[in-house]
Amino acid sequence: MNVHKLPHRPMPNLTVQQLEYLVAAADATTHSEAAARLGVSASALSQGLAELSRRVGLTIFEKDGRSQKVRPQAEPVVAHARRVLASTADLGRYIERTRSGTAGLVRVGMIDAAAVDHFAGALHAIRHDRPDIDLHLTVGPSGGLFAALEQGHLDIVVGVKPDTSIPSVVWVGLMTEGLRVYAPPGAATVDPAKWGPWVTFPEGSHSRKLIAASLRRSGASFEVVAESHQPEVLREMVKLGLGWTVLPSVQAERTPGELIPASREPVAHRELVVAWRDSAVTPEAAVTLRDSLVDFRSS
Amino acid sequence: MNVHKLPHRPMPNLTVQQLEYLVAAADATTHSEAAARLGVSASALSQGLAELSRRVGLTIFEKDGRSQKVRPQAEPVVAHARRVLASTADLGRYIERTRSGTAGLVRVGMIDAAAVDHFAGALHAIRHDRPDIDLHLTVGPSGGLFAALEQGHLDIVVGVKPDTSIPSVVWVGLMTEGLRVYAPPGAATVDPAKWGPWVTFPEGSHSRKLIAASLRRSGASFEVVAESHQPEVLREMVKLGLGWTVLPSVQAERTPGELIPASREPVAHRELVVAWRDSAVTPEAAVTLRDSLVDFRSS
DNA sequence: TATACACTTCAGAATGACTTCATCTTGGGA
DNA sequence: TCCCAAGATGAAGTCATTCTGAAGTGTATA
Repeated sequence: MNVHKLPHRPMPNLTVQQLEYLVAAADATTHSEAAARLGVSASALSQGLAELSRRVGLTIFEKDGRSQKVRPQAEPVVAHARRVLASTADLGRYIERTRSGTAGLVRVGMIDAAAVDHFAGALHAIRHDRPDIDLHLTVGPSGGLFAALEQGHLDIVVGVKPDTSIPSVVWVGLMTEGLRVYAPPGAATVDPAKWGPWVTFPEGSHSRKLIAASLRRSGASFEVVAESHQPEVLREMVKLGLGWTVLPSVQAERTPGELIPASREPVAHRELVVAWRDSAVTPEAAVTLRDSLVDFRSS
Repeated sequence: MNVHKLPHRPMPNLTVQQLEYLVAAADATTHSEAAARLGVSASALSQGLAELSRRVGLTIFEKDGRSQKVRPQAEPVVAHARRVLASTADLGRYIERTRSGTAGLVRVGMIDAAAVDHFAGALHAIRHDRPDIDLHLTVGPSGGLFAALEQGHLDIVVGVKPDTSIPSVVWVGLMTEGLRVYAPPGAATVDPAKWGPWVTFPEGSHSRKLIAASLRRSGASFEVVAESHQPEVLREMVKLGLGWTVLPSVQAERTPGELIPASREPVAHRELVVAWRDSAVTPEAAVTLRDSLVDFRSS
């Protein structure tokens, strides 16, 4: 007979599948949509979620009109599910690497300055030295890269150091980069009170936060008249006289078409870090890449 | 009909129970012993492990005489299992707290100096201010505390900063503590070459490693003639003339029965940190305690 | 009020998991 | 060398889990 541990089972016997159902249902607007995305019937999803709910002993969803939402007190359950899924996906890739005997795929995310300027040499070197490593490089803003890392879509990220710690993500510093002020043609002045208006990174960008804080500390205003994630675009806008900008000097002063800094000293600094998920199965190839980036920094 | 996703299922559909089986089998010397400990038949364990093995697609155990051992290439699977189990146990406790509506139990580990000297006031304050928090305090050497934290047996630890990072464990610094040299009666000298022999912490202690390295750097020998984890015991041994010791001054010089330092300057320093598991469901009460320790440090 | 949508419930079938008992393998001792 | 106890696995039977498809309940919109 199957004896149930009735009175005290401290650990609910969840399955990876139930966690997949939960995350899919939490991410989709309706359960039907989640079921379709998972390729199962709505009934299966409903029953699966009901079983999960029974096992954890909490009501997870509550009705919100026609769709359903996660109850606030059940949010930690969803967070747990996301982590376990990310970790299990890592395990799946480890198994795949082990079975195929290849070093496998390493999914790298870098901000543009790191990929194009600071670590282009390191990337080239590892491509040359380790042809067995299959590098997939994603270039984008730090925020998106760290989110993708946390959710298991990237294995390693080079970006601007986050100001708060990210669950199950760790990092080490690589370098500190100076950001300088660049004026449109004929507008240069050393008095911060006369700087601006600005063309800079979009709202939500980590570098923008750094820049805004530094400019305010310097006594400059921070009125923004144009935004782009692409430093080349910002550079052209400055040349067109649209406004001022703050950029890493390595990007603003790259020839041809370089800008001339309005002040000698950087107005702000940003720290670049290499980050990875603190998983049980970090790919050997990702460790190799991470170490080579750290070595590259010190040389 | 039940269609299986044959060609590519990147994520194995594991269950918490299978992971429990795996960890139990990895920790026990034989599978029979593990089955008995879990309260299931040996056959059930065998079949459960076979099913897990089939799902991950790796052979996990190999025979080693009469018992079985985890194959090296399957070690990451076991590591994954341990983490997921620790995380799931955290989730179980969160659910229990949510259902019961109590702040619940916080399992604290501290080294003796932290519990008795540095943070006795903080512990007393939180007991007084938050009677709803049920504090369970474990006092022991740092190594054991951090191991217990990693495996989910403690929620928060105050100990000597580890020299390597621990998976899924994070910490922040609390204070730096000076360790001084204490001589047996009548033996005091300022020449390190004449110090020793030593009574100190047992092999494997983190503080002992710090002490040994510092003494060697100072030019002293490090012959050990007696060992104990208890600073009071070391202190008495010094008074009996058995040998010299190195202790945190706060412990060696506590009255009554204090020792007199052989040198004014500390011979070594150790950094105390507060550490916790970076889980999806860190108890609110543990966060409160951690914050009050950090505040206590700065005041 | 009618209707489409979202979700749940209810069979029935296939799969998974457990116990008991039997069989196989291995290492140590007479 | 042979035998046996211990450990691990396999088979059969039973219960539990989880799927599909169909039917049922409630809700917002035309």
